[in-house]
Amino acid sequence: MAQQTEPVRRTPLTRDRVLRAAVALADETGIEALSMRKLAQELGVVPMALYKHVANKEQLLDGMVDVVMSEIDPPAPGADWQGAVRRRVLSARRAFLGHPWAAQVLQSRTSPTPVVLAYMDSVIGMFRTGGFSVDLTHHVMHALGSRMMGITQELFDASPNPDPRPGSAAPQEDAGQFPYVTELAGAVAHDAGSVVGQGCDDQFEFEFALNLLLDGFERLRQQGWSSASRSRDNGR
Amino acid sequence: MAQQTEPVRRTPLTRDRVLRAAVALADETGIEALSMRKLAQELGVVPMALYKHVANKEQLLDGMVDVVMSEIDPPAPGADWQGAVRRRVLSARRAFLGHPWAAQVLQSRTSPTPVVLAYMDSVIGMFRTGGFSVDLTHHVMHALGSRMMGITQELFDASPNPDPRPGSAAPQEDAGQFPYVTELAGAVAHDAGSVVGQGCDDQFEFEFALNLLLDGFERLRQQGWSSASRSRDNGR
DNA sequence: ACCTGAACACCGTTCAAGT
DNA sequence: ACCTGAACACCGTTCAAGT
Repeated sequence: MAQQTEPVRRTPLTRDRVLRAAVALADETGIEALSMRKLAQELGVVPMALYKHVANKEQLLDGMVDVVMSEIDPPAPGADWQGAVRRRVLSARRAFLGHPWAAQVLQSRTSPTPVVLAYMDSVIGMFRTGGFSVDLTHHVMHALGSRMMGITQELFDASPNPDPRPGSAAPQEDAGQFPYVTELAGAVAHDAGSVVGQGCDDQFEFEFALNLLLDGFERLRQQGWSSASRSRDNGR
Repeated sequence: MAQQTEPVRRTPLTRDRVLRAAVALADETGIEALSMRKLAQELGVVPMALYKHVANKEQLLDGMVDVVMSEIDPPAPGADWQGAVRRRVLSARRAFLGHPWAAQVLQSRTSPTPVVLAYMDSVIGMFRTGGFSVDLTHHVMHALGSRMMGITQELFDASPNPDPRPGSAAPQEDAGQFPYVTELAGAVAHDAGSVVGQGCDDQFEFEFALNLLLDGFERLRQQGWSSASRSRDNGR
């Protein structure tokens, strides 16, 4: 008799709704807790229903990255190439920082989606119209690597394992074993001022490295560097 | 009657044997195919037996990274700081390139093992004895990031999806949509000479970026850069 | 033709029952 | 006390059976 045993789902499932729900779920519970089954449950749907909108989990992850990419500001016209690239990269960074899982997921993709390609195209275009040769642009894009997307794989922390539990193993043993690490960690913790524990300003570190690279690029451009001069070791 | 239903396993299971088997298995079958169960089977042992030597899979992965790290050459004495750092980083790179899974696994670790800390300590030491302040050394280590370990997250490829299947979708559609990407990809493929497909020299790209950074570091050191001069934007 | 419950072939890890 | 088979609580995805 009851045609519908469940309340009617008025908003039908679409690829877009699936992707947005996945992003929200990953934001809330972390990427490792995101499964096709949990996502389906969140949407009030049987797991198999998702497969009509995404071919498999890999495609789901691709789509989730695209959602994050859509939050990047469009490129602003004018300005020198350095300013343009820096602004675009920092805007991408803002988008990715809003979704802690996104950097890791992007790095796990095996090939870029059209949305990612479009972003890369715009960055490459900034170098080309800024006077970089195709050759130099190629190497410069490699040198930027994932920093082009505003992200860096932070490799733990410069300050190793800031385990907040007191009395955890060997604080002075480490001091003897790894004197330079200890010196650095100490200085960073001190530098942070009031609250110890956090330590260092990721945004500053990112911009420091970005500026260093962009300045290096400009120097090579001015020199008319080309890879034919490989033996000259970057002109050094 | 038969006390032993299986042939006697003369070499008893040790942490070391577990780790070496795991490295070998990952080398052969890829990291995604490495499971506790498959590893146990490879060792002719019940899965649970592994848990006496590693607490869980995370610890197994930590140990596997340490095995790779053990293949890095010890630091050679003498030489300027740039030569010392470059040689050490390139040696680490050689070790990691020998195990295609290793970079990804290292990046997935949440805190460094003592072996990794020791490596970092030696690199930090090279900057410090080379005349870098604690402050500058800190930022410089961040700027190096995973490149300190000789690895870079390559973010797909500069040349997008070199799908070797002919007739795959839209070669000229892309050319219109992403003109700069297309230009770059074309130049790279051409540059590679005889065989199209591979495209570009990862080792050259790595050294290009490394040298660019090391030169930037040296310039800042000479200037006596300190983070107190944050507003000066890396002295630009 | 569409939809989906059950099943398949896995996981990492726990735990109680065996020796 | 040690060891381990079976079980638990998951996965992503296939597929045949239902409507």
